[in-house]
Amino acid sequence: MEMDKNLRNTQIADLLKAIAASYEIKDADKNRFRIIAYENAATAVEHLSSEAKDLWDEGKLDDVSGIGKSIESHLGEIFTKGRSKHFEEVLKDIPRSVFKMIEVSGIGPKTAIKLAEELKISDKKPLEDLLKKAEKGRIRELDGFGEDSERSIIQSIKEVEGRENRMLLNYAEEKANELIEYMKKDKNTVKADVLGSLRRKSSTVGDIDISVATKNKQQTLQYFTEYKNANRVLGKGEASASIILPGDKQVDLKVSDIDSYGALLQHFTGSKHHNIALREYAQKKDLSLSEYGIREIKKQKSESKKKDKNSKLIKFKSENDFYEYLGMEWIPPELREDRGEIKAAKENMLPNLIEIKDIKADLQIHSDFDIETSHDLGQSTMEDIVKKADELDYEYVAFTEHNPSQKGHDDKDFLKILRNKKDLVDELNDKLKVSSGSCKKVFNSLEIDILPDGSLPVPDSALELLDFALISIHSSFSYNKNKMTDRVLKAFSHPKAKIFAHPTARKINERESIELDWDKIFQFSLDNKKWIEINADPMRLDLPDFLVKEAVEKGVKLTMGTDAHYVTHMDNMKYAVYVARRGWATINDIINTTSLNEFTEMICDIK
DNA sequence: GCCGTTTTCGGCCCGACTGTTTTCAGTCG
Repeated sequence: MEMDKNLRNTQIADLLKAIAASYEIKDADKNRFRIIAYENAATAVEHLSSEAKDLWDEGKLDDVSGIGKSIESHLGEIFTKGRSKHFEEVLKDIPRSVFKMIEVSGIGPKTAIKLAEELKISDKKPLEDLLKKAEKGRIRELDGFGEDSERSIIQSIKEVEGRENRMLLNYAEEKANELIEYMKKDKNTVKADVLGSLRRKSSTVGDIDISVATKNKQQTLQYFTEYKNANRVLGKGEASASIILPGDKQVDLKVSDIDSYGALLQHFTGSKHHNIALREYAQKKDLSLSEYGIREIKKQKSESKKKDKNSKLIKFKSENDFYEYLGMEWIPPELREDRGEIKAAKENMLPNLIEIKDIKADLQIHSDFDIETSHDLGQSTMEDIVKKADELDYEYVAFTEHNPSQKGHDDKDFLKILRNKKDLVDELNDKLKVSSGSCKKVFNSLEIDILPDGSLPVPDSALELLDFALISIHSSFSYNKNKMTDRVLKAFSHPKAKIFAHPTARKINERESIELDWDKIFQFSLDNKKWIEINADPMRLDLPDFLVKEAVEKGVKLTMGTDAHYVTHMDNMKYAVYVARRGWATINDIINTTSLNEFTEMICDIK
């Protein structure tokens, strides 16, 4: 089985998951921990900040937690020869269709192999074939299946498509808030919260998880399943229920008594990796954690493996008490990704995370000034933007329209357009000086394309009119890492270029990040007092959180901009704050938490 | 197969829900 030598991370993750599934089919008991190891390795690869192939080239692949010597050497074989003997051996006897079928919710390796063998599912179009056979009633004939499981498989195959795109954070927030409001209207509800990736402010959300502390679990679950906007009810048990919203978006509700609500919140906020790490830590203290609370594990020689179910359960009303009992600070949900937060919490060393109230400026806003750009123009006037900035209690903002198009403009045109804009900005600043609004100054800036060769499409004579400039990539996204890094650093070297905006150029669910050597970019920023943007647009959230963390660790300074093209977009600043918090940022890391005076001083040396 | 502020060997998170079953296996998060 020959494959591409330059496997992308998603392909590698799929391969590792296929290996795990194969071991599960062959002998799940014997391979129990090997299966977990391969699944862990798959998630580790999915969450890498650079391509595994690049790390391998640099000899750094087995530094990744979850990838050891063995998996590293098998992947190395693929990177050099295009195939791995060992992986081929493991995958040999398993039909390809199995690895496609396990993508269907409710079908795992055991079910998949049974379906593949007994229904002779096609390897070419497994899901289409399975659906056809299911609709003919062939599944219900099999041992261990019935009409219900057949129906649920049909339903889930149809939902595979819809599940592919995770929800953007702002979309998920809106849907969740509607549901929280709905749950709060019920008389049994004491408290209602969002959980999971939504509470952790992850950039995308798969399922929406919510929780309710209730006086009557059954009635609360019943009330939830009667939500009028739901397409259907997926299931309902003693402690939880699930519904499907239009667009095949799943919502899970967990309920508990108020007495153990803290443990429930903790458990279902996750992340999975945070919880696993926390439970492993607790286990060393002979404690067992669950959504109901904390139990002391009594060591019994006769049944060393069996847990004593009768040991006393300690309940927690609040999450605070839960973490405190474990001997650590309460950990903000945004940090719960197993990136060192447990150790920091034990040592009282958690960062004092930035908050929305700390923000004093928005450093990327597009006004409706007609700058004759080929990109999109803003739709709100400079005056309306300043008014909005006042409402948000900002001290300053920057107008950062796209540069005028190259086509149809010579140097003289550039100069004329940017001169006009500067005059307007100066005029506005004169007015602000005498008014008493909280926004005291607007800066004259520009968002400038980084051309394919790393030059800037605006002549120096026109750039001189700006206070500072943002630079960003809007074309030629697929350069290799070295070429792209050189391109960006060349543009960033211009004295006016102060901020590298939406630096990975990703669009969530639409376009992958560009390849950059982040060590070099961060070092350059540090050495030359340049800043990197966290773009607040929910579709971008760029710089992404894990790179924010790396930047913060290195001491690189970051800015925030909403990229607003209309005044209401300026409300999106909270999403940049979420990203910053997930990257462990404090006010010291974020430039636009500084006062107008400090900011002015920082940019005064720009020529 | 991976990992290590008690370990380079001996561990490896925890429970709910579903559908098919008379006590459980498989899947999920």
